[in-house]
Amino acid sequence: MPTARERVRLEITGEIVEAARRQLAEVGAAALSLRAVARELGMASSAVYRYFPSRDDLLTRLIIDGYDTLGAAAEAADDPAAPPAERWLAVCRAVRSWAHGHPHEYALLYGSPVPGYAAPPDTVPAAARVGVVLGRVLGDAARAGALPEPAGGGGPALVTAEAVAVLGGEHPSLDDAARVRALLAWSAVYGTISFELFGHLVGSLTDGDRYFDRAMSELARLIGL
Amino acid sequence: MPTARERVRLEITGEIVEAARRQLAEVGAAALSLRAVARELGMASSAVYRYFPSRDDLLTRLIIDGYDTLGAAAEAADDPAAPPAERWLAVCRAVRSWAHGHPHEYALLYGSPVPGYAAPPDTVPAAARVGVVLGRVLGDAARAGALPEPAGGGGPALVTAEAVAVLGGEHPSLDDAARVRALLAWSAVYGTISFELFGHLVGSLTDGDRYFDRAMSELARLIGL
DNA sequence: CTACACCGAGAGCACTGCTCTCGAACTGAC
DNA sequence: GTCAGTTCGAGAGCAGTGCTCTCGGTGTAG
Repeated sequence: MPTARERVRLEITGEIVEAARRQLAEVGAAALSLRAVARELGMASSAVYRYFPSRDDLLTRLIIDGYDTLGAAAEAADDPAAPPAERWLAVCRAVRSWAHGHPHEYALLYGSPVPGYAAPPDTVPAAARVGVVLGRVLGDAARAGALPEPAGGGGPALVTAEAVAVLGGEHPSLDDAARVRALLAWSAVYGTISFELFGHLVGSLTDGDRYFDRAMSELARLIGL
Repeated sequence: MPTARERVRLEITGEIVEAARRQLAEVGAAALSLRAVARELGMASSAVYRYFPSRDDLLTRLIIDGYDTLGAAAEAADDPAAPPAERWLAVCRAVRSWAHGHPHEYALLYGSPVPGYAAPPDTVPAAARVGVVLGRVLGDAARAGALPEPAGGGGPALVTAEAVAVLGGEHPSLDDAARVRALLAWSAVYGTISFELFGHLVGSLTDGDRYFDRAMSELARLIGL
């Protein structure tokens, strides 16, 4: 059982993360100030270093939490009983909705990596959650026989064994080409949301919501859902 | 004719931009320090403010220059005499190649917007250059009759008139749905390159080059090239 | 009860963007 | 050619940052 000290330590760590996330939501990752977090909590800036050895470590924690809440949103939006194309669209919508609700967090996850920062391995499992959801939609569709037969050919595999496990697993109607299309589709989802969020489509669209749905449907068609 | 003072002012401005771009390439936009630029040029930091009113203005200049060199690379890669699908692939390859050669500049253009920074209108024409190239490929294909006939239907237009002008212009075989697919394809190009550059595909691919070509070919098929 | 690990606070360092002021240099009008 | 007016570079200075170190006070394990 945890001692009183460990308990209060966890508690304060949580308060720091919470304050940091608030600040992240307000001013963005680049302007996130460890001193401001300390001020908000009424403690000396140096005290924060007892909990996070550096600003980057605090950011890492926020990144992991961000991937987790985004992944949870995607999982919650997926109804395994629905048809594949609807599942795909629902998950895409959930990701977009989360991105709109947490733009700075989304930018932290999928925007430019921060200066000298290299994502530590801890972030990988959390980052994979959304991919796992989309991969499961693909795999379920394959197992249900809802996917077109692969055309075959195409040379050596482009998708690694690790990625195969995420992208629906092994199945006769899932070949390397189908998985390449799945990776492309996922990249396109990300590109679409980022373009919209980062302002690259300003003035080009009359209705962002309808455009997104139509674009995601095109992608579903592309991967055969 | 420019006076001597104006000439030396332009010259020094150019040196500042050059030094800033060097630093941008090394440490990235977030760590770009105006004082370090001044040090590299052997001048006082306050002197730089005679040329750029703020760090953000210097960044804006770098953004415009970045869009311009990227746009020039895309234009140079486009051979109007080649078949549409080849033109599309060539331009995509050029964009990816530029991104790999200038990762920090690419991140500045297409990654998360910097903190409190809002892209000024000056950047818009430069930013549109790549889109114009891809739009021309689409328009030329339409005028050559190389595009499938539109299926029709789909409700009110999703693409604005401004964007229509960029995306190949008006043509019977280019309807709103085709332009939506074009926007989606361009977003997908960006998403693919960003995923690769920002490390989101690490461990998923055996051959990034071949994957990119295959993915871009799928996109060309999607938009009917 | 005591020795020890832990923790908060404060001072301080090196750095940042940015402002202000003060001479020096250049420029255009007379 | 002189002289006012503009431009420019340099320096000092302010407020802010990440981070380190040291110094007491406090909870904890033996």
